[in-house]
Amino acid sequence: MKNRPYHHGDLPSELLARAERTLREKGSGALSLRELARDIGVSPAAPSRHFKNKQALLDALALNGFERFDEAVAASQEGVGESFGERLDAMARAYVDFAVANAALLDLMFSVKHSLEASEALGAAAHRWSEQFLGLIAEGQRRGEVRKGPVERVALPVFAALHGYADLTVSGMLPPEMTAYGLDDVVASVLRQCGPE
Amino acid sequence: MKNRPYHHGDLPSELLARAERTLREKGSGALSLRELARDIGVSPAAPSRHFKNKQALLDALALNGFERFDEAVAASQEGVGESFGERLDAMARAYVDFAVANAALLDLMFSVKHSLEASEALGAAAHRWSEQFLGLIAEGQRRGEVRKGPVERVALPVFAALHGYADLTVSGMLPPEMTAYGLDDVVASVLRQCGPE
DNA sequence: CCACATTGTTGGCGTTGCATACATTGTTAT
DNA sequence: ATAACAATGTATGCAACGCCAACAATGTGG
Repeated sequence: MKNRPYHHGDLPSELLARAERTLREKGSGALSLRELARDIGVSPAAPSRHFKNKQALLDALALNGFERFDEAVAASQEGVGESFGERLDAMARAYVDFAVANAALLDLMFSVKHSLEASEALGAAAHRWSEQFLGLIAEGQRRGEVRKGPVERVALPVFAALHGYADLTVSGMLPPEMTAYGLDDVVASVLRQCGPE
Repeated sequence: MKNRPYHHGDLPSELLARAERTLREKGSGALSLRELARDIGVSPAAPSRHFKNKQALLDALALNGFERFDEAVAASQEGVGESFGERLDAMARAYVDFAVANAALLDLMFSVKHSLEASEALGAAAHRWSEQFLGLIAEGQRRGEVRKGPVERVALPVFAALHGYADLTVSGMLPPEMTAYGLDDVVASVLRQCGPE
């Protein structure tokens, strides 16, 4: 047990919290362990007790991101209609909302450079989220609203479209006027692509 | 027109070339101006004559990436059949091939942090590429193989799917066995979604 | 109360990005 | 030619960074 703090209160949590704030405000490149320590009011080397190096902190941030992403997606499915269309739309919207609200974090989550051990944990977190997604598709199939076939193979193009749209939005590659109807168009296309027959 | 070099031979080009090599080999985080200068054999401050800071070099790298991406996509359309399906498939394959062959570079190209002026140049480069893409869709419409509608709105979901699949592949979020049929499935889905019905 | 592990501090090392001042080389006008 | 000038590369220094090792303080369990 004992996750009670020793000296500071709860350095690891506060490190993550502050790190995410500066991530949001100034981008992932501007993240400095020393500055973090300074802001919190501990010595420059203190963070290293909890994150053995900078990459480890970034990994933890990404992992945390996946978990919150997971929750946001799950939450989007509550209190929404049962049709595949409605559920997909809600999930897509949650996806993109999370993406724009956490642009730099998403960059981090889907970036290439993660340590090997971290990659496993991240893979697991990503897997948990993909389970939700596959569940949605599978249920659509059960209801006859989604065409038949191996669920992962039906899901992949849908996943790609959502992720791609979110990524394009975040990286600012979309003309602003498109954000008005872009997601609607993507969801509509996905529905057309998924439909049975 | 004097693009002949002064002292070194052609520092800017060699900087870009070496930078891209280490980008490919060790990731964008491991890129150091000083190390670059050291490798090339010039003084630590020499690069600053051509790229006022590190970000400027990264921007140039991204811009260069878009140009080569542009070429690769254009090349993919030569000597391929005229049907929309074939052309789309060729373009998708060029997209993904470029992505996996230049993972870190793609990360850079679509990353969030670009200086404002660079963003304009990058936007222009991305625009040139999107023109090709829109052309493909428009031709598909002309041939009656793609459903009608404003070309950008028809294109966006297609673009999103391709980009998303490429990004997922690059960031290693796809189970390896999926890479075998993943792209085929995505292209097939896109075709289904685009069809005139 | 005493080992002992956990957490935080201090100080230092090598590296980095960047700015400034200076030296060298090419260009161009006279 | 040669003198002004711009373009390019060098030398040096600074503050900040990540990381490491040695040490101090604090809590935990026998």
